[in-house]
Amino acid sequence: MTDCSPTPISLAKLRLACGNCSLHELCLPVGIGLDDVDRLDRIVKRRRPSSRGDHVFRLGDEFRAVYAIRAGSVKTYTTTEGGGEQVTGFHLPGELIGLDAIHTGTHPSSAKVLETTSLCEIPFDHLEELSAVIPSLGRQLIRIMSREIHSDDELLTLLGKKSAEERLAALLISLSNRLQQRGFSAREFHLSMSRNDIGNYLGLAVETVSRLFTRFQQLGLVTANNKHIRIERLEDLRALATGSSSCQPRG
Amino acid sequence: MTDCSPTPISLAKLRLACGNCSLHELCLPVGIGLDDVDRLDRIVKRRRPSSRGDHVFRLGDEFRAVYAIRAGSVKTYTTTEGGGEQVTGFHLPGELIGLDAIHTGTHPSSAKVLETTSLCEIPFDHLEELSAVIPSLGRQLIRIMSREIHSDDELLTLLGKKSAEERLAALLISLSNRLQQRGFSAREFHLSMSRNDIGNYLGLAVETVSRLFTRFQQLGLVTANNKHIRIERLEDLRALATGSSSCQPRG
DNA sequence: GCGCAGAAATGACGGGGGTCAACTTCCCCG
DNA sequence: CGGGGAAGTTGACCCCCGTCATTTCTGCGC
Repeated sequence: MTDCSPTPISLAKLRLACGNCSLHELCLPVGIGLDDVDRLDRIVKRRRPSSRGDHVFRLGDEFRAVYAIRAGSVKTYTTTEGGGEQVTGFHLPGELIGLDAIHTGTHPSSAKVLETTSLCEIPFDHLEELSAVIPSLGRQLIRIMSREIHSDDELLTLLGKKSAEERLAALLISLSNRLQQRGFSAREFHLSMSRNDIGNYLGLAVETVSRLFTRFQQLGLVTANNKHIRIERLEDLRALATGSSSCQPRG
Repeated sequence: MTDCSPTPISLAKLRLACGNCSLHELCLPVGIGLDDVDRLDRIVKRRRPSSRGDHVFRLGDEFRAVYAIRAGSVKTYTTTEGGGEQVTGFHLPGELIGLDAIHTGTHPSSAKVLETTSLCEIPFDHLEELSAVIPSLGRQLIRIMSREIHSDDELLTLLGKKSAEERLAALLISLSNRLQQRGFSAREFHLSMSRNDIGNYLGLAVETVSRLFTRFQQLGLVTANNKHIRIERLEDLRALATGSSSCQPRG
């Protein structure tokens, strides 16, 4: 019999569990004591890894929980009447999905796993109860949702105003930034989504995405081997993404 | 601050005050007692009406409060490096603006009044304190933000996939729906925003918007006299907006 | 009522990117 | 290892919508 049996959860284990996933944002920041972390940790269900193509939830599913991505990646999308898909986001480790379902109690979008992915399921009723006890938890959730709204607004600008070149550059820069924040390389990474998904997300035809990758490569901006991306000139690519490139309209 | 009402607030007045604005969503639904309504009402500052062109807040302003629209309309927009504007939304009575600022503490967008407009200012620190005391208030705020995320995702589909025709139709239908929910006519209303704003919002050139209004009128879908809009064939317009019109691509 | 400025409408034109089609590469599974 | 289907690439064509230019309309101050 080991001497640690009376303690259900060790602190070291907690830190490990919360270090890299969305709990990093939900619980670790300011104002949450160790007891509270423990309480939060108890409501979180860790799932066994999902594999490519699995659904986390589907459009129309009853809303029960939000999901935090621990490792891997997920795409969210809606289905239009005609049966067409619109990809609304690519989600990396440390992000929460399912937030758009809170309002109606039914998921208005689907989420599909792009590669082998570990998820934490956070039952929403428990989260609400716990937020009532730990106000800073609710505040943190509100902050996360606020950021979501803001990033959606940025995406609107992307789709409303930017050229095809700028859109793809912006996506690559966004992925690069987010991966770097999570401790991965900013210049070299794996695109887990298909060209089809990319085009769909950016409002472009697949063929256009293909041509753009070719052009970017000819310009020496990136090296793209299939799904492996290496950004060669990050600042130039960033300039392209923000529209402040040399070939700007009307000088 | 111009609040000159030292008198305790009567319930009748409260109902009047909250009946038509966002408080309608923030406080009236389930689970908030009269005492709580009273407490909420005390932190809300009612402003004197703003007139066309006034700013509610500007990009870069410190975040202090969210704002509920009581009457009138507001556009929100961001400014890009090049000095260009991107309109991110048109907001009607009963909606909250400023939610995207919670995350960073600084407004990432500006809000400009489109016509004479009454606003309620809700200081956010007070709202957070009150949410800790009235859990259902915080829950309601989370629900409102969830809806915001969802509606942004719908707009993404609009900008990513729809033709110019479909976009304008979708805007008109959206306005019609929202106005109807608020007790106004669904078929006849006043467009408080300029053609420029509409085009900007929808990712179209002004000229295209103009041509579309002309075409819609020729098709007998709407009657547009300047800013006065009358929807003649609402269902057909709705069909156009959802992409399920007769002239669908590839049958 | 006059005149001016900004908004809106209309026309002409060209290009960015969608569409279709053919080909190649990748990848899964027996 | 090899076959087959999906994913990705490339080329040809052309249409929608952006751009530019001009005209008309609207609102507002004097």
